[in-house]
Amino acid sequence: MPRLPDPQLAARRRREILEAALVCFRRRGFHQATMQEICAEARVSPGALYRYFKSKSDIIAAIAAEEHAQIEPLFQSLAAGASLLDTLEILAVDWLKKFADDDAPLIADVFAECVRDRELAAEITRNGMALQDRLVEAVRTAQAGGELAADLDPVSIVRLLFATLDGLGFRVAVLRDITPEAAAAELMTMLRRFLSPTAGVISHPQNDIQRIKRAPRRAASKTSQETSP
Amino acid sequence: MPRLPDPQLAARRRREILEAALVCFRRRGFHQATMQEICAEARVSPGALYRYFKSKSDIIAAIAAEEHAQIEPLFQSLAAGASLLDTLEILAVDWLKKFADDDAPLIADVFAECVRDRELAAEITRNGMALQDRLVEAVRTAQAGGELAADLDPVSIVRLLFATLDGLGFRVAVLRDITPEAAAAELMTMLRRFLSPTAGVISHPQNDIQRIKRAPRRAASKTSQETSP
DNA sequence: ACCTGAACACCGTTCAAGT
DNA sequence: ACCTGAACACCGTTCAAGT
Repeated sequence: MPRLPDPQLAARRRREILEAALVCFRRRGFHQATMQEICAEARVSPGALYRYFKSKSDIIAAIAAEEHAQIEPLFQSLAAGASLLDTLEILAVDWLKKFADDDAPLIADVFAECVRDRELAAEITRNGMALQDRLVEAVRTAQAGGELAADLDPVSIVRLLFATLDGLGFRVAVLRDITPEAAAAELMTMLRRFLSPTAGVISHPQNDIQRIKRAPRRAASKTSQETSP
Repeated sequence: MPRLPDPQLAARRRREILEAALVCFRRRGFHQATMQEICAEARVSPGALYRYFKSKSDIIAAIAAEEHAQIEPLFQSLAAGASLLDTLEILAVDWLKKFADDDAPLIADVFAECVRDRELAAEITRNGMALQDRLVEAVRTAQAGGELAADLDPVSIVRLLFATLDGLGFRVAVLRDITPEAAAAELMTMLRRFLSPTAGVISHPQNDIQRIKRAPRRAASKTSQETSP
């Protein structure tokens, strides 16, 4: 009876190739790095590589999937009673620092690739949504505890937070007109004002004609998917 | 005496090629679209195309350069006394709508290409900064008029605004969990609270240990470049 | 001056052939 | 079962040759 293929070896080979690909992508970006380079770095032939990854963007998907792991400690310290805003500051600095490092090309390429590659986008979305849902829960807790304004949609808050983080990441990586630390500080200044329980809303005499539109305050939804009309 | 090369013809050819490239990029994205396709669409040979654009990404740069034009009316209505926040809402909806259309791949590719292509990044930065500087001026005016909180750095405000717009654009284009209109509404809710002259800052008993960091309130700088340390 | 299109130096991916 | 590496079908770009 023939033995099943060794899963140990397969897993190790996958890891070796992934590690080699990371080196190459960091060095030259996703599109500039060639499969030949990755093969050389991983010391395998092209044929062998295609045993473990069915395409170049399959490698990117695998890398992106692994990225979502080391934020776990943050949720644990949240559970231990840490302030949400202080925890978010740590998250922000961590995230923005990645853009300043040589990871910038990597992240930008993943973004761009997502627009067309539906499978990759689905993978990213799945991971991102999981993280997002946990943060939404944390925001809800903070609202109940009086730390944040209670009249804002938690899903909306988290979406704005993530959007600003992505946008600031782009600035840090491309325009380079601000450091990760300064960007995170600016973000926190904004969040503290935005989310303050006692915040007022602009209503200046000059604006009287045009009524201020408020975002529809619907019942809090379980996942952000439900936010779309 | 030989006549100079006809600038009329050159300009027309450039425009034809640019238009053809736009069709191809919108259809398949920057990297998937081939030069052969663009040549076929523009009805010129590869050799002819390379007379007018020195590379594929040179075409992207030219497209990006043209994009920054139709926002002029917004600044005129601002000069005519329109409220800054109302004007920003129009700007936001316009910008976010582009991501929902077939322009999404185009914009995402420009972003990604910027990370490595330094010339392209410089081109984008130049245009972006010009727009940014004009908005910074508008924010300053609004602050002086009491429409916005006066204790915030105008450069910081505009940077956060642009960052959030870019990040929301990504959500609209890739995750597709929100419409351009809804995203713009969320953004405006945030901006009205964040920029309110009477806004409070979160200072909850639980946060007493960690002092709240404020962005350094330096003398207003002429260009945002000076914001980096 | 302006254009053509075959040719060049690559690229991601496959597959017959080895061990 | 696992791997090799030449071969395949392409790509962006160039350049001798035409008009």
